[in-house]
Amino acid sequence: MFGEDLTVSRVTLKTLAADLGLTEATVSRALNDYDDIAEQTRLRVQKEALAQGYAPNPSARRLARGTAEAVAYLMPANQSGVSDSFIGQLLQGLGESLSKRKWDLLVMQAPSAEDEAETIQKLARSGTVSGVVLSRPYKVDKRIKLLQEARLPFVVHGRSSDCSDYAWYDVDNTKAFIDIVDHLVSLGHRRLGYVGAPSYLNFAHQRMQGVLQGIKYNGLSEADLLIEISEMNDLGGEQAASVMLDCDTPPTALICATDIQAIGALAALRSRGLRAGVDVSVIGYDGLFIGKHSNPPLTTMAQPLAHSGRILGDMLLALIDGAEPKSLQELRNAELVRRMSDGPARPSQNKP
Amino acid sequence: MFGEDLTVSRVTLKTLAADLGLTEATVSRALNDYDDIAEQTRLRVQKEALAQGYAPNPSARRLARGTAEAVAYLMPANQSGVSDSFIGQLLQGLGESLSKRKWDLLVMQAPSAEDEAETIQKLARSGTVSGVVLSRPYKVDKRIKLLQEARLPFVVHGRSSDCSDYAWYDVDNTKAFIDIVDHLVSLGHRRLGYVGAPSYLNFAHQRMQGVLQGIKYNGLSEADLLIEISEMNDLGGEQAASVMLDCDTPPTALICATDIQAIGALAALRSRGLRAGVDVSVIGYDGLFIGKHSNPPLTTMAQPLAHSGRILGDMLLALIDGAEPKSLQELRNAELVRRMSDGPARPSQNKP
DNA sequence: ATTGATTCCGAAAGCGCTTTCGGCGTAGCG
DNA sequence: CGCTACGCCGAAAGCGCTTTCGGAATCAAT
Repeated sequence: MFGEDLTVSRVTLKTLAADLGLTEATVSRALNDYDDIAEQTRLRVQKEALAQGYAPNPSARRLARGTAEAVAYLMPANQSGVSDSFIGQLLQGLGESLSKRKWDLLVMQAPSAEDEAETIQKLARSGTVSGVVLSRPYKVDKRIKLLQEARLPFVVHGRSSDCSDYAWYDVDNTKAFIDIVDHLVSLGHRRLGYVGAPSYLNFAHQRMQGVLQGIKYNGLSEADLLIEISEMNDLGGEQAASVMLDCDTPPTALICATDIQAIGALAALRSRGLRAGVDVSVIGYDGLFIGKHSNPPLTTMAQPLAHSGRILGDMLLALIDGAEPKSLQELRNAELVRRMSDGPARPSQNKP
Repeated sequence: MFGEDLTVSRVTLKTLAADLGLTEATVSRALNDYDDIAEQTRLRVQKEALAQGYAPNPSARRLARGTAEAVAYLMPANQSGVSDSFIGQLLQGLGESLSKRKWDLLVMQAPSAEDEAETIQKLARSGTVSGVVLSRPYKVDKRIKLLQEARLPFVVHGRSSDCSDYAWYDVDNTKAFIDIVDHLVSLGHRRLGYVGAPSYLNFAHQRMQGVLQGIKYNGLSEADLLIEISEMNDLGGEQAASVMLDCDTPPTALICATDIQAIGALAALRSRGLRAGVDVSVIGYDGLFIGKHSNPPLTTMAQPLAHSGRILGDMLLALIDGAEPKSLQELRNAELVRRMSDGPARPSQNKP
């Protein structure tokens, strides 16, 4: 109908130039808004390019320009098989940010933990991407070191132990858990249980530190705190909670490193006939949507990850443009959203 | 320590060749296992390449080879703001599949619905990728037509109305919902409510068809079925359920197009003092993890999406290798997982 | 020793684009 | 009218890799 070319051959700079009676060079500059092109021909070229549906070959451009025009998101290793719903949001935000420059977003994952080093090295040496976003750093994370050595711009979603030298965006985990302890203590709780996550993940470490500090600040002793580390899923949380609930002097409140674990803890309560928020308080962390519909609805510290993808993307872009990594470090605060799983300590419980 | 080059300059084929006293051509062929290279030099080359940490520039290679060595995943538009946890799983599976060829995985998203056409055209014309994975097709999906016209290999996660001409992987939505109706009827329910999703999404259409057919097969009339379409989130489900629950002759069982909506429906029951699984049955679809922890735990049809990413990836690769699209169509069945939200119809309810 | 077939490598073109450099033509200046 | 000054475009090199083609060397066969 529109008299399209029947030839399958791509429209390239060369064909475009030929059709226009110009040189590839001129067409290229016209399309890229160089200022040594007559306004008139620029228009003519751009119009024709649009008409023919010309789309530059990115490989050729990248090769010529020597820049990747793409960044990679390193998927966190599949921990505990839990599907992380935040990945979708994050990618979306990243994509939005990158689309401003029409850059591509790659997602990469290392086959195994040990392969991660190789993956990163390849990434850096091959020049596949001009930047990287990293999620969920470990306490000491060699990926970060590798990226630094490779001089590949990168920004971390979270922080490792030593986070002074790179760009990151994180929520103040420690403060969040101090706040949780404060909140619980103000409700009269004096005997606390903590369902933690494996501490090689630095956020898990930070959260535990928060609990510990919170205990201290509130004049409690470590004897008033039970700790169980579990995997980051519902079963882990349930088991850890069970252990603490079944001990001689069970805690009156359970703090969980993640909402998923907290939801497991809720199950542990139910199976013991304990009412969350009445007999025992349970507080999670993440602000997961599903907490609204757990039984009972979960009180949690919500982290603002709505725009984290965008922020990370913008940071990375700035970094690639030459910004100082140290100037790109952003700490946000989580915020307590009270639902039904917390409540005042029952007076009787504290006088055994 | 290892006497690394202090020069930041990349190691390229040229430098490698120079170091080895060979030609770029020879080195290239040695690295790519051509058979006209002496075994001895092949080894020598590969060893040196490894030692120097040589990683080929993918842009250059793609340009020379004329192949993209990458595929794109088209992110579903952000519907209802619900973060889809399946994206992470899917990407992981895709990545695994692609890593066999060391191909890259791009994720793309159109800024808006109308931009999707342009995005796809650009993708096709520029040769950025050699294949595409599409999720959640609409009933009639112009993206599919565009991809076909562009002759870009693609595989769809789900099906559009006319799905005869392309490769897809899907769950039999219609059958699943027939099964749900069967199940409910066998429990004695005669008056059903359906909480549906917007039918431009084809899976929503299919599910509704399933319900309708199920009704017919079981000898019920359409008068025995109430239908409310809602957005695909908890609030939508709650509102839709509320409408039906508050009518004169409310259904004794609610079938929901998605688990998220079912969870909302559960909330609607609770707020009316109705017990799910006793007073009214509620069944969802998806098999979401969180259904285990809803109040009460949700009975649902679970779809097998554990390895869907892998399957889609393998299909796409096969397609790119020249397989017939029609030979790559795979239909799976969902499976009822009974938890606590369904139960026999209460005799009294059916004799008003 | 001549031929033919192999084996292995180098030369060179080319993928599609960018970018520097230089040169043509026209305009502006004295 | 000759000069410089631009404005605008073409020529050409090059990004890093692949791949075809041909040629030098080696080997076996006659």
